[in-house]
Order: sequence, then structure tokens, then C-alpha cells
Amino acid sequence: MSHKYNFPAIFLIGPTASGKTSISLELAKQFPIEVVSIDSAMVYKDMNIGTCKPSKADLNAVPHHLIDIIEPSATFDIGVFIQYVNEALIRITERNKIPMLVGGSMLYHSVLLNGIHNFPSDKSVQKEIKEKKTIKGTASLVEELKQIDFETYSNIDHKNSRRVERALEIIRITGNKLSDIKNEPKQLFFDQNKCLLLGIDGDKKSLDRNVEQRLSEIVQHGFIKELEYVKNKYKLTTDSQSMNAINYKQFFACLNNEITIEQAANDALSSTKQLVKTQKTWMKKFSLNSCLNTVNIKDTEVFSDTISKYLRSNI
RNA sequence: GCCCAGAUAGCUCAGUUGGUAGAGCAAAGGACUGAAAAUCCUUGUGUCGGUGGUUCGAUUCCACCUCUGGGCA
Repeated sequence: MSHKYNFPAIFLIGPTASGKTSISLELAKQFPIEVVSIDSAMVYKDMNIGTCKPSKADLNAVPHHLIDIIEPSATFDIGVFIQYVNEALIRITERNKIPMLVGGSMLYHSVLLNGIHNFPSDKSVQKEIKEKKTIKGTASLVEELKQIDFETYSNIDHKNSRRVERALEIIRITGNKLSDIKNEPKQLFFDQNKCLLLGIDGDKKSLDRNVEQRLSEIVQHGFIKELEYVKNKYKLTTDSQSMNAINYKQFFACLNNEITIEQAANDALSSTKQLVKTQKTWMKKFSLNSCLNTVNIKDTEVFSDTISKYLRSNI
């Protein structure tokens, strides 16, 4: 098992509105760390209020990476994410600082902790598959998968078209079964056992309460103006990937006069609550060294102590 | 006061030509390898407003009552 990186790294994992940002800022003042944002929405420029990005002042005070890296008209995926993370990690360690990976995009955390196969991706193949889907239907894609890779066919959720399409994409590009490629070694970034995994979590009700409070703050702080600005500046539509982000998606419909502002707020609220739920499911899978409850979020000392110990024994 | 329409799952409503009911949303649990703040899977006992009547059997038909809309006075 060879890992790409052997330097110490701190992960701070938690659902939306659990208080990751304020804790990370606090910790960054105490330790020689730089923050790597593990967040699929904060990567977009000019989407600040709706993604609950740290303030400009905070971003200036503490070095942050992977925030404001692409324009909202661009597409983003895990491949781009990995590329940027690699660059950030190199820069951070060149400065003799320690990376702290903070965010709620759980798949990304999982990839950094557990590795990833270097599956290829090809837009033209994606297009071919999409065309087949529109002409012959999703069932034909499932059938194709069944014929060439029965094992993947058996394990995959057939109604989840996106998964079926991606599996076929990999198979078509490589000419190999996905189930075979999955047996090949992964690219590993960190040795999980040498990282410090910190979590913030809480019961669903308290998190939901935070979510509600935060949404009203978002709206009060001019979110709708921001959305209008971003929409016009980058000529965004409902098809833009960035506009799939929670808050942006729901209020976009409101800007188009499809729903009322109250409806948009309600939709945004329930989407966020559902997000919290899937994030909490992911949380169970991480082997955290220490976990703080959102309700006691002021107890940063707990983390300070574990980080001190961790750094003492790893540097 | 009179007439009409409702009253069914946490919410919005289907439905049962009489054999004790089901969708969407919400909620809960889960999956997750290039859209992940995405995409998808699983989970539905509720005095079918109340009381009587008809019936082998009523949530369904009938009567009365209560409540909620709307209309007429």
C-alpha cells in the first residue's frame, strides 16, 4: 500500500449548518494550518451567500483552498476536485503548513480517505450513451450492461440511470468490465490511520433548527440579489450545474416566476434537511478520532487538545 | 335560519358499484468511484368526523348531530 502523501492531515467532517466554518477559523488561528474546502458548491465564484462561504475577511485572514476556483458556468466533478486538491496540498506543504480538510461533501472526503480508481471519462462517449437513452430508453442501457458486465449489472441500481450510464461509459472507453477494473488497486491519497479525523454532528432536530435559522439569514443578507447577479453575469439556466446547488435551484424557479418566494424558501428548507440526513448517514462510515456535538460547538478546546497531541506525535 | 359541498395517513387529496383503504409530499432508514448541495432504493393500522339505522357485513347506503368552506336570506 503506497500512499501519495505521508504528511499529517486533519479532516473536519460534518453536515451542513453544524458549525464547521467557525470551528475551522478558530483552529486555524491556533495552529499552523491551512483550510482545504471539501465542498462542491463553494468552488464556484460569486456564489457566496447561498453556499454560506466564509466571509471575505475570514478568507483573507486564514488561507483557504478550493474556494472560488471555477466560474458558475463551468462544470465540476470529482476529477477536477482531485486535481485542485493535489495542487493545494503541494502548496500547503511547501510552506510547511498542515492541511485541514473541511467540508460536508462526503463523497469527496471518502475518496481522499479511501482512494479512488482512475476511471476514465469521455464527453463524446457520454453523449453517445445519452443518445441511446433518448432513442431506445433506459431499459436498453440496462440490457447492454447485463450483456457485457453481468456482475456490475447485478450490483447496480437499475433505476438510477446516472449510475448505469457511468458504468457503461467506463466499460465502453476501456473495453473492460467495470467489475474487473474495480479489482485493480486504487489510487490512495492518505493513510487514514495517520490522519486526524474530527467530526461535528448533532441530532437531526438541532441541525434542522440551525438550517432554518441559517436560511432566513441567507435571505436577509441579500441572497436573491446575489442569485440574480450570478444568473445574469454568467448567463446561467436551470441546466447549469452550479444552479443545482441547494438554495440556488429553488430560488431560481422563483426568479422565473414559477413559484412564490415562500414556496422557494420551503423547498430550499426541505432540500437542505434531506441533505443533512444523507450527510449523517455518511458520518456513520467514517472512523472519527473525535466528534463534537453541534450543540456544544463552543468547546473548541476539545479539538485543540487532540490536535496538539496529534501534531506532537506526527511532526 | 335555509341551500349546496366537504370531513379518509403529519399535510394535500384519491378510492371502495357495501367485504375495514392508497398516491404525492413530509418523516424514518439505506446506497453511493468523475453532476454528490447530485442521483436512486426501502418503509404506509389510519377509531375512513360522531351517534344510530338498514345489512351476514358499513369507511361506502340512510337519518340525525358536530365542524369547515361557499352561496341565499
